[in-house]
Amino acid sequence: MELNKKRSNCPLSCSLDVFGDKWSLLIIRDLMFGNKCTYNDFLKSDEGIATNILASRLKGLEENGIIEKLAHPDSKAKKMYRLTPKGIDLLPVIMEVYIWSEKYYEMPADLKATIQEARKDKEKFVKQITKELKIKIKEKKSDS
Amino acid sequence: MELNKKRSNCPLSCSLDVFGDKWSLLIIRDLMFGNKCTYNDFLKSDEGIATNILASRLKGLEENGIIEKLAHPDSKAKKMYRLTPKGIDLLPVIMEVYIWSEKYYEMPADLKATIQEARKDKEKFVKQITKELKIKIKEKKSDS
DNA sequence: TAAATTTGCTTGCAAAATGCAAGTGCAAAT
DNA sequence: ATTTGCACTTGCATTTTGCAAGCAAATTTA
Repeated sequence: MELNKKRSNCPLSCSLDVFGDKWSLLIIRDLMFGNKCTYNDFLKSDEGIATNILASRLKGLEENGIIEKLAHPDSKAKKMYRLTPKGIDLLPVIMEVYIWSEKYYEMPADLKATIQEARKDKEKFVKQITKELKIKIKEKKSDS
Repeated sequence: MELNKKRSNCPLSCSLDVFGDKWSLLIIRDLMFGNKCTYNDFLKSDEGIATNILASRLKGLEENGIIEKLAHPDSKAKKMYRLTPKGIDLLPVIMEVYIWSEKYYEMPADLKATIQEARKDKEKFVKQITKELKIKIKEKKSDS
């Protein structure tokens, strides 16, 4: 995992250097919609990420300011991962991927309905989820 | 490059199986905004993709219906690659990545201005570019 | 309190993907 | 007729991935 490998000055290319792989956005998805926040939570996701890859991706996302690693309020044995505002701001990107896939791929009916609902008023959806994710940040801050 | 490797039924995961790598979206970017359409065009992009990787990505994108490979109108020696409607529909995804990166990374002033302009009325921007890309399809169809 | 389990990793190794340089075959230009 | 351009393919070294196992600290169970 090289850090300073900037392939070009194109912001799309730079963004892909951060999350352009098969796993990073899935971790972010789990943090956004999956109510997951620990290493083991991510491991349990359907895609079956390998332990070493998960560790390296979490490290990379943290180094790039997308997520942060915190003490878990429930136990010293646990760590808690959380999206930063920068990570939360990736919501529109992920939403558009979902909207695209809803057009071209099959998926469970309930998810399809959710996406179609979100598509009707994207801004509202983004604001709603963003609000919920930022509340999570505040909750944990006042807990500690 | 395995084709039928579907890691899960999550549409985000399936989408990443198609374009979740460091190069595919850059090729799509070149087709959308770079006025590029040949193998050599893509090779010349700043990021410096390797020839074999480019070939494998073009193949993958074609197999997944994102791009199509056509005879070039100018010469038999050339091939022309073009976005399909499915590929054109990735514009909102790429646009949101640009918008995200505009918030967090530095970039040339003119590009920054373009992104800020697009962000003011996303729908308008998407419709405008989509229209231009679809006109390209019709142009070439009537040429042949 | 000792043993087993959970948690979040790291390590070793084989397999796959990537990057680089060189080579190939066809078309077009000189 | 020869050189150049285009779109690749091939070979090989390096890097990344995937899988299984191991490990230390914290927690739970007996």
